Amino acid sequence: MKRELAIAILGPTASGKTKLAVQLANRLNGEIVCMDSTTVYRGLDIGSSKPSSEELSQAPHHLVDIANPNEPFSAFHFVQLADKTVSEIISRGKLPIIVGGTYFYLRALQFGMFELPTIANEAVEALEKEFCEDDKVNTAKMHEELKKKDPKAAETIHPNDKYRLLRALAILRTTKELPSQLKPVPFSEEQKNRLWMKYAVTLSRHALNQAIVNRTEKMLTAGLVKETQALLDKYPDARCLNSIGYSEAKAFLKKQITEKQLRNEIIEKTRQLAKRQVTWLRSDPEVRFIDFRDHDRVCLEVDNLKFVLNG
RNA sequence: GCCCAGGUAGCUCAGUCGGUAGAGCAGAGGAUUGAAAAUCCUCGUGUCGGCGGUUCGAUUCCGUCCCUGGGCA
Repeated sequence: MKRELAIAILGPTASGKTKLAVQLANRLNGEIVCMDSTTVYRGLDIGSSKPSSEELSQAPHHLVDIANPNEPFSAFHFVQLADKTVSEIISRGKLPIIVGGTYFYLRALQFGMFELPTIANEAVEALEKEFCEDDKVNTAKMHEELKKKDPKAAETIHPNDKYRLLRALAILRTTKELPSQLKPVPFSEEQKNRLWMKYAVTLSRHALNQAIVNRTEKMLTAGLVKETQALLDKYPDARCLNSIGYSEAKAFLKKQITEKQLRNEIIEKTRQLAKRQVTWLRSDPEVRFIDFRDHDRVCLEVDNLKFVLNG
């Protein structure tokens, strides 16, 4: 069976991935699949740094604006949609170019996930209430319960890790399956034959920090606060509005922070995000680090690979 | 000019009844299997404002000077 090529352009937020991806799409006859946990939402434009309408028109884009802010979206949804989209792009004889900073999604797409029925948000919320003490979730208690029911899973989750404990217990309660015994979803033939070329756009820490400052200021002048207010009017409880930029804009609208704090906190949170994103990239030995001007090199490598694959 | 209150980690501050100090935040590194822009783990030597004095020993007590905030004139 012939191997099919897919490329991924990764990198921390504000590194210039989108620009590079559009250039690559044009030179390599490709289509872009956005891999980002916030640009999937309609209406989250400024704060999510969604590609501009100009960029969107320069190359075909997929998986942007596919969910309403109050709809649940997760890595699982991404994998299902992205897998289908990538196959379709290939069947059109074009090159799929996955672009984004949510590496967790790529990992799920490339290496798969566990077979599991959907866990309702309500189940997690109920657990949160059940283990709530003095306005805080008692993680030690949750860990104890998990240890009793699935000691193997408890070993892999830190007793303070509220998020993973909640999820493990929710799996136990709603499916009666042990989180440590979950089986991976079997790969399709298409997935098995996909060859991933992963590139990460990097900047020096200093340059990245500067880019983050510039972008944050652009967001604020472009009307991030206004956008947040409009979204809040329509979807007051949407979870995606807790992401960076929107969360701070919400605090500003409630007059909990000043305009200066708004700017500085967005910058700070974004820097921290970028750092975690780089940690993901460094941990993957398949990722090739490139400069944002390296499109020639990427094109050459991809062309060579295509030549080899197509015989 | 006088009277208070302060000057301790990049920031905000604790503390040492005299034996050279520690939290939160920031920062750095790491983890990451259906919210991931989430959630979590690890990492703290800094003339304890300067100079003198007392003391075996001072960041701690005393004196003096400098700086900051508040009050009085």
